[in-house]
Amino acid sequence: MSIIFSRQCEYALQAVSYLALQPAGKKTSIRELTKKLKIPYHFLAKILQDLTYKKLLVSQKGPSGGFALAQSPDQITLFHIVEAIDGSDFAHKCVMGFPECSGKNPCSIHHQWAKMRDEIYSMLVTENITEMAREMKKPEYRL
Amino acid sequence: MSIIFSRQCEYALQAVSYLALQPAGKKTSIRELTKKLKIPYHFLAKILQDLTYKKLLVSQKGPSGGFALAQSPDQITLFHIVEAIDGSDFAHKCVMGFPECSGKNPCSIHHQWAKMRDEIYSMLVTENITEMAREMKKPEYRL
DNA sequence: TTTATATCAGACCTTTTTGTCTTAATATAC
DNA sequence: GTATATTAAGACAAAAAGGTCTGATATAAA
Ligand code: FES
Ligand code: FES
Repeated sequence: MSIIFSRQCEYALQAVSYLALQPAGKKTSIRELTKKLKIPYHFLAKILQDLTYKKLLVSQKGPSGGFALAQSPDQITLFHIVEAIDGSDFAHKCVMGFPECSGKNPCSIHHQWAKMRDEIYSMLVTENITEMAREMKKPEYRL
Repeated sequence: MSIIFSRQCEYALQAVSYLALQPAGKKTSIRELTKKLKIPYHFLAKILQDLTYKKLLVSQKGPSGGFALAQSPDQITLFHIVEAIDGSDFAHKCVMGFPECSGKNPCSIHHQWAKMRDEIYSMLVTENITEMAREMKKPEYRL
């Protein structure tokens, strides 16, 4: 089971990370991505297509076609990606699964959870692709 | 989609919360729980059975039977419940879905995530049923 | 004995993930 | 320009996982 993001969303994050490491403007094919990241081909294809539709990536068909970031990497935050794939429900829903989530009618761990949820949210909003790429260029990083 | 715990686990947390509000030793039937919590009968039955097997609850068949906490409520933490149903993978797996998670070969948000994950973990370990019940007795609470 | 309740087995549905195949676009070679 | 190779886009179905429902059986209280 996935932790907090869906499988799709995990793959999206991985793929965008990978694209962030490529020289600006270079198109990367699905084949290369699936090979490097070990992601099922058509599942990834669909995800990239969604991200393209949402204007986070651009695509090009034909020889030497592929995908690239649509915007300057410091304008794309993790939240943009997560929101495009999973939506932003996690930021509003009750962690215990109750139908509503608010301080007016909270569950027994609402207050603690709301605090952590805000931290997660602000990390997603703050962290952008440029910073991710910077981290990933350190020698110990995995891509 | 569920946030971080599976549906089963959410239901488990809800049910145990409810049991925590009952007088010590009182048996509560599945019927009462499903009615109050709007949870499918046999799904909850299976979950409670699992929690019983894991020694978190006790069960009794027959008229006026039902379920009750197996231990003193201040010895049951949220983590016990989560671990029994979902396991403790969330505490070790990569949030971006990479096969390993460690500082030696981290993903681009490992460091930030690891920090939040630890907070969540320590909340789960710290928060026990007694405290949950205390929160829930406040007038604005939902059960 | 009767009745209320947990337990157990299995079918069924829904969502998510993966795989097969076809079509459309386009860069490049000629 | 035309042909060809390469690539994304799209339809569709299979497989897997997660969740829900039906019904029967075992157990214990009254
Ligand atoms: S009501 Fe449960 S997290 Fe807000
Ligand atoms: S490697 Fe991704 S969270 Fe640790």
